[in-house]
Amino acid sequence: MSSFDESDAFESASLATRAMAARPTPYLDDLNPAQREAVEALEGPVLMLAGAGTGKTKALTTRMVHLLNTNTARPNEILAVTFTNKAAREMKMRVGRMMGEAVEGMPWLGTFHSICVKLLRRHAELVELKSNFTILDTDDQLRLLKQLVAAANIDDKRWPARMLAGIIDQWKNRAWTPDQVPAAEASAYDGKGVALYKQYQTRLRELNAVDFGDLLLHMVTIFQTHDDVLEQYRRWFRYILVDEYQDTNVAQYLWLRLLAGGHRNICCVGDDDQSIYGWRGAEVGNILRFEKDFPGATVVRLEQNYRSTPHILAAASGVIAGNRDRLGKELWTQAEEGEKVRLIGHWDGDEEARWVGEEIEAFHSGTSGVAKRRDNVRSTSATQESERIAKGGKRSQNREGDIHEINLQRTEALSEQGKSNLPRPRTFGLDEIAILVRASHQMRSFEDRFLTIGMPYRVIGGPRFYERMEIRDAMAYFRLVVSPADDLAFERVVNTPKRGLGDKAQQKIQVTARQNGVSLVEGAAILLEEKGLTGKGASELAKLLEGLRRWGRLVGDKDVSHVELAEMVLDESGYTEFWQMDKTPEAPGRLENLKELVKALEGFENLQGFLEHVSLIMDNESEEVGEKVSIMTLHAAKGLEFPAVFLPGWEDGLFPSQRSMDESGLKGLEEERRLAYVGITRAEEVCTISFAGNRRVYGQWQSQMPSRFIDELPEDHVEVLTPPGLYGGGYGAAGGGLGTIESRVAEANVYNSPGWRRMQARSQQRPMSQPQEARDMVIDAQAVSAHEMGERVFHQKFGYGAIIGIEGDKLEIDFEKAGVKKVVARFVTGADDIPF
DNA sequence: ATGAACTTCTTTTTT
DNA sequence: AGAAGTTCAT
Repeated sequence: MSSFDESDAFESASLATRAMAARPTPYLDDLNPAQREAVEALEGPVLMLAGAGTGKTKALTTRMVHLLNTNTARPNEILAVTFTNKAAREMKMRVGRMMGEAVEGMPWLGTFHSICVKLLRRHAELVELKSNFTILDTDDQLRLLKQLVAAANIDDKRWPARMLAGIIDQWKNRAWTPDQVPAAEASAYDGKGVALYKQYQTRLRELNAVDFGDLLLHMVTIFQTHDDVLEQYRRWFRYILVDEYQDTNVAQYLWLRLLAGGHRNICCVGDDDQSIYGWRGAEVGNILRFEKDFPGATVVRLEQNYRSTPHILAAASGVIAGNRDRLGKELWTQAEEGEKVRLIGHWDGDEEARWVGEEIEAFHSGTSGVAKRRDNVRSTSATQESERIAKGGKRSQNREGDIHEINLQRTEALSEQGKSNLPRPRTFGLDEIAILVRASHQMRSFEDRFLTIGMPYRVIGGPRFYERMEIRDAMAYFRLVVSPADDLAFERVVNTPKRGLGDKAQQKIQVTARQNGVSLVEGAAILLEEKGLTGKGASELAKLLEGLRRWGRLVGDKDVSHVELAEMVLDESGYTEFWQMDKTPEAPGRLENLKELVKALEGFENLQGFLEHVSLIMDNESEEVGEKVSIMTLHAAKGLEFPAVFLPGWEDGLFPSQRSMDESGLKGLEEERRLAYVGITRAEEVCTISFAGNRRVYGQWQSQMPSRFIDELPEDHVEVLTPPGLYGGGYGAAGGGLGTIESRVAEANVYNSPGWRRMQARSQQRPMSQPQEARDMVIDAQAVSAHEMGERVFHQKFGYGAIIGIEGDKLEIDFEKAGVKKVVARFVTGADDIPF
């Protein structure tokens, strides 16, 4: 994508298009009836409810083509908004391809944010900004807020600036200016939230800067307070299309409603079941309310799925059916039956990763890694155990320890036999396989495992290029060269690399600048003149200022390209050298990134254009290719599809995420459920769900309970894989063979398996069984005797302390932080012991 | 002013 | 377990 061609965007209709007579519409024949209806209803409000894999993008792009092709609209009269740059790019490409060369790019097809930047630059003065305002990244934003918080004498231990940033963000998402924040929010951030928000906005205006939320908020404000401007755009944007409507927040919703208010030619596409961004302000309510907002709207449901097999669809439908307040859709497909969704439990997270790795190898080479042959790989103890279960006996007194042993044995047996010889219907290329996790920390065990077995993988959506420290530093240098008054950029680089300008020196600069009412760069110059700094710091600062002046003069110089200038800045500032001297293992990579950054500059006219681009394109541009397994979060997977999908970590607390449920209760749980729905519907042919009995959480082993979503999977569409897991083990055993009725019944019975029951039981806080208590007593006794009076000990929750008394199985401890407490001895370790 | 040592927090998800 | 932020000693 290139920088802006905004001045032309409104006026220059594509004459070629305009001159065209209405053409035939062969593209309509490619559509199914529902899609066609959505495409042909050009006038008035349209809501397209597009389930996963139902050809939503196709319908949307075809609609655009139809608008153009029938001469209903010119390219510049169509406002088409997406959430991601990727989606915008994709649509541009598809429309372009369908229309041939006749259409120049659509100037108003882009993300909410990029379109708002274009608009806001034209009308900046209406919100007291200059049109060359800068867009802050989250680092700048946070730094600014920290300053305000410190100035307000707030203990940022108890009230972190991060929290304030989050609060302000949410307010902006709801389109509340400081004056509009409702009274109910008055207690936010120790009662000082609103005041700080106001200060923050003032500060931004002083800096001629906006944050991401402002882009929308300012435009909504302008539309609401300037009828003439709004009217102008209502005339210009005669047709509006919105992708992923279920993800819009209030500000975006208002923005759209204002723009569509006149002609009501708005077509929103979305799927309420795939709304997964509530945490950042998205309101499912927007899509649920569409028909009320736009009475008489045409509502079209796209329900024919072209992606997944019936079992996969049924599993997904079964899960999502647990949500209330749905608009309701019934996905169907003509695809062949295919495999059931596969479910497997594992001993722990590492084991899960190991198994997935082997399974992928098997997929790749054409043999199923799974225990189709499970009947003959059971270890003796497992067999006995399962027979006991089969007879209806309780798995009494089995504590984790026992199960662990059993399963370790079984696991070993299986790793020999695991790769059964049954061929899959087909093999999979590695890039047809994806692992979708709930939280990015889950990726780690997979990466570790894949590195050791040499499985090529790629992580999608990780830290984005432009968010990396070295890139931001370099960008700050560029910003400062282009606009020396960019105080936030100055703060970022003044002591990077180290110039001997620490807190104290920086404070002096701040004070001088404020006293003189000038920018930090000018303030620094004055400070030097006044000899307010001495020694190394002074000379280094002088060098930096001199450099900035020199580079600044070269901006726009016709003898020095902006690429050369950028290189010069990085070299002469000492930034490149800073990383060359760095001995840490990541230093070479960072240098590499800097090179890439400079290279990326070549695609732009000048530095300014590049800076503009980067502030909005936080995309991971480089989509590396190659035969690799993809690892990503469920959120990152939305909109993608893969023949084979692994969904690991289906454990309560992880997925659904505890935090989600704590913060948002049922709403949070429903969003998690939608996430599960999104995950399953990414799969075309094979979908494998797994969970582990134990997992490291914050470096601490925790036993896990299978996700409640597993309960919600319709049994008829799930195949429970036996070992090397904890829970399914041995169910096929009773019947003794693959395909027998007994085995199938037994498989379905995983829900009644002892491991399952044990987990369920624990969730209901049933009291411990007798033997366990007895065992705990022994443990306690041992634990007490392991300690002595006065010993320095450590407790997971209370920290360090000294033993001042022993009573039965409890120790009385004087904790350094938490004071005197009585705690059960087994929860305490010697301060010098290494707990494990 | 700077690095080492020690603490505390973190794990959602992103334009 | 690791990162990030804090405090402390040079």
